[in-house]
Amino acid sequence: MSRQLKLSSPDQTGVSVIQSQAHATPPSSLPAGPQQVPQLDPADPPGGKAVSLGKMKKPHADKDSDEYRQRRERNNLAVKKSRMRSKQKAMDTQQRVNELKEENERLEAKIKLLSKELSVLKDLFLEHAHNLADNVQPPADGASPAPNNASANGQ
Amino acid sequence: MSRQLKLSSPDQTGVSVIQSQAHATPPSSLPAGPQQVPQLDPADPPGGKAVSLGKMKKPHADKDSDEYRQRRERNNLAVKKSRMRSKQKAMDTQQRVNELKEENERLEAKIKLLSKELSVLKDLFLEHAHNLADNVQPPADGASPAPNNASANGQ
DNA sequence: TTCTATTGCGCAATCT
DNA sequence: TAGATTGCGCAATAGA
Repeated sequence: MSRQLKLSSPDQTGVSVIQSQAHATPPSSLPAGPQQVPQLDPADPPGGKAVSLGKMKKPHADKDSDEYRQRRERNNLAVKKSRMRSKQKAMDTQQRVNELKEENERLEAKIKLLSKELSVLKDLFLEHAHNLADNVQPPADGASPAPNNASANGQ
Repeated sequence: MSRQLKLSSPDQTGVSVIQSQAHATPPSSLPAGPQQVPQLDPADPPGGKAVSLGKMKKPHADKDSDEYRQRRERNNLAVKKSRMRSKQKAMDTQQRVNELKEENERLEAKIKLLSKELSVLKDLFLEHAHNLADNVQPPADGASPAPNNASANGQ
């Protein structure tokens, strides 16, 4: 695990030329052949920082190297894959949102229904209680209900 | 909104050149300098003829052009902005998922509660009904025909 | 250390 | 014409 933590040391080469291998490319004509290879050129340092050439530490970049191309290609593939996944994930997440929204609505509807049911039942209960009370002591005469009245009431 | 499918893939041709960082590095010096560029040739002289010196005028890509650099810089900025937004959006969507999940749990809990309440009330109701039926309390005076036949209903 | 996976970045082609 | 998006490759660097 000892990776050399290189927080900031961007390669500032500044110059890079890349050439892709000529696959079966049917390039009938190659325009000006600007395909120099990496190689720092005797370009003058603008403003001053001269990069001492010679050999950089680990020229991972030997653009000509077959190895290099192979690594690049592999990475490009990996990148594509990764991005594809990322995109897919985003879509899935979006879909999840939609599903959850639906679910949500469903639940709210159910709650409404249950609430209604509950309310009806409660009313029924109260009504019943009243009936009982009335039955026991019909308010026919309209006075002195006292005898035995079980306070109907529930809750 | 649909992006047009692009059947042809311009690059992959094989040659890319990238180059200099040249001009004073703007704001934050660019970390990774080199880039590749699938340079298509500007134009091909129909009659053949090699494109050689004579600079092709049209090419917007006069890398050295000040104009060019300016355009590039602007675009790079736009790209950054766009990507930032994209990322933000993704995060927002993810958060939405979390919120919705919570909301759903809340709703489910409520449903559970209401269901329970309803069930209790129903039981109470039934019990009551049974009580009524069982000890129908005949009013002392009246003849009680078929006393109990108050079938407890269900529902 | 070597491989793959991610991520930030610039370029260019498109889209708006 | 300019900004917004998008596909793509490079390089640095997390992760295994």
